[in-house]
Amino acid sequence: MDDGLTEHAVAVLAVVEKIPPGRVMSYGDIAEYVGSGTGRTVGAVMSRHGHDPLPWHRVVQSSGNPAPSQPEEALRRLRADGTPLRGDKVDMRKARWDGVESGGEGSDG
DNA sequence: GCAATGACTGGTA
DNA sequence: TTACCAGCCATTG
Repeated sequence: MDDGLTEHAVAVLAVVEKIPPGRVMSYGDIAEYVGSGTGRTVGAVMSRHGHDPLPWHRVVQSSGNPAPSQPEEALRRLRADGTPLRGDKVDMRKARWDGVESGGEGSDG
C-alpha cells in the first residue's frame, strides 16, 4: 500500500503520525528515527505528502522554528496542543520527542 | 543513469 | 543573536 509513496516517505509519514500532542520532532530526528535519509529528505517528503491530515505542525526545525510554509498555522496548532513554546519558536529542550511514549521523564539537569 | 532540487543541520564570523 | 557556507541524501525530470 504505497499509494505512490516510497518506503522512505511511508516511514517518515508514519513517524509524524506517532508524534503525540505537546511534543515535536525535528526533520533530522525523524530521519534518524526511520533510519534513512536526512533532514533534507524528510522535508522533501513533508512538502510532497505532508499536506495530509497529518500533524505536520509537530515537525519543526532543529532550531525550533516551525514549517516555513505555514508557520502561523503551525504555531496556532502547537499552542492548541500545549506545546512548550519560546516566543514564536518551540522549546526543543522540553518539546523534543525521543520517540518513546513512556511517562518516565528523565531529569534534564 | 546523470544532473538539479529541497519544509535541513552544524559551525564560524 | 543574526547571517553565510558546506555537507548530507532521497526524489524528480
